[in-house]
Amino acid sequence: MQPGRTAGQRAGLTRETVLRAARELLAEGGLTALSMRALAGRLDVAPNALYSHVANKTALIDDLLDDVLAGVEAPAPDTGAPVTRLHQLMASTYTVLLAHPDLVPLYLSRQGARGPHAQRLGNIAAALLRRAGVPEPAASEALRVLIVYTIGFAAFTSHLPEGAGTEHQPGAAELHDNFGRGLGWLLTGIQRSRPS
Amino acid sequence: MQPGRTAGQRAGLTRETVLRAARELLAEGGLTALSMRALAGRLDVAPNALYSHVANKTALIDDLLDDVLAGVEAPAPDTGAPVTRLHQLMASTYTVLLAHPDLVPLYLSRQGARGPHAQRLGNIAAALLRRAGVPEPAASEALRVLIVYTIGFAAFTSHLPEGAGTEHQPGAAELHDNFGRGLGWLLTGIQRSRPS
DNA sequence: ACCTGAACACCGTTCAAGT
DNA sequence: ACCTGAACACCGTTCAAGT
Repeated sequence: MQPGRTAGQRAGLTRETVLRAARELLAEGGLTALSMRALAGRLDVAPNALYSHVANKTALIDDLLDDVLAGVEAPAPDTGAPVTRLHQLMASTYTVLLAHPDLVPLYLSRQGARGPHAQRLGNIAAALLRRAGVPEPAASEALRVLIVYTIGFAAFTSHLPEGAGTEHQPGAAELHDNFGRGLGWLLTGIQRSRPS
Repeated sequence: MQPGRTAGQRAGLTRETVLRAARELLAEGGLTALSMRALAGRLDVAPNALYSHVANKTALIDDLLDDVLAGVEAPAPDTGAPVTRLHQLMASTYTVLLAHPDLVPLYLSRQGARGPHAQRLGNIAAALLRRAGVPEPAASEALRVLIVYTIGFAAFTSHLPEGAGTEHQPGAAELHDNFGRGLGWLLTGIQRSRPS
């Protein structure tokens, strides 16, 4: 019997409540705070109760990863050049990723980009590359390069050392600028590879 | 008393023997196989004996990370254009990183690039950017972009899904090509940003 | 200085059992 | 179907004690 519940009453866990609690744990204490046992503790259930709603910890995290990408806003269609909109899309992704610093390193190591939201973003970017006149197979390669660069830079930025933002140690603002400049270089190079 | 040693004899651990055993463990079973307890077991000592030679697991891994970078070969000086040599340097780094797939994701999350070998590579790349005519502060930004791109792509490549190399799933060879193409785009963009 | 025994404070996951 | 108790097989690290 757990506090907050009288005898015989079920915990009433849901897949959604589990995921929500996981996000809270992550927001409060980072990745190290997210253990199955801590998660169970927060929900006032035994650790193994979670396995009725989630296959395992890996599957749980995969869901969290894709959920984050839901926050990326696709640029308004038919406004500005395709390359400009590509820049906006990747910059928005970068910003959203940095709002969840602890998760970022996981995107690169896992297959990661296979959830529905990741696919949506991939399709948008692919369409923009086509519109920009980049032919296959360069477009597929460019897509992968843009994704890797964005996630990689976010992962790099996500764990700033203590004395960041002072002296020659760049802070979050400088790194954001740096990201944008590199993204511009990349898009310039991709455009120049077009057949003219 | 441990097997292989008679009573009263010391284990005779060294910082070097510990690091070597760690590398072996890593090569045989990947990152999950590298635990302090497994490491102690392989060296026939109690787990806490390791702490006489290494501050903690994080410090141990930091050493391993920088050691890997010792394998990166600097391009021969005064041969070819600076940009070509930059390409070679980063491509060599990419190859060396992929020889130790399990460690790659750690480079991005940690400060990582603060060991002696990482500094050496950074200095070489910075000199090449200067020679290529890239002024400050663009050169510093370009350096960071190149590093992040290279490590990021290696991290992405390092954990290939099962069915890789078939159908539309790219294998290691395709990804290596993809990395090189993206590196070229990046260097093109960086060069185009020079004042002419 | 270097190593051990024992312990502390944890992990993820499984299995049989209860309702 | 959903949850618990108990257990399995682990972790990294610290502390006091021995040589």
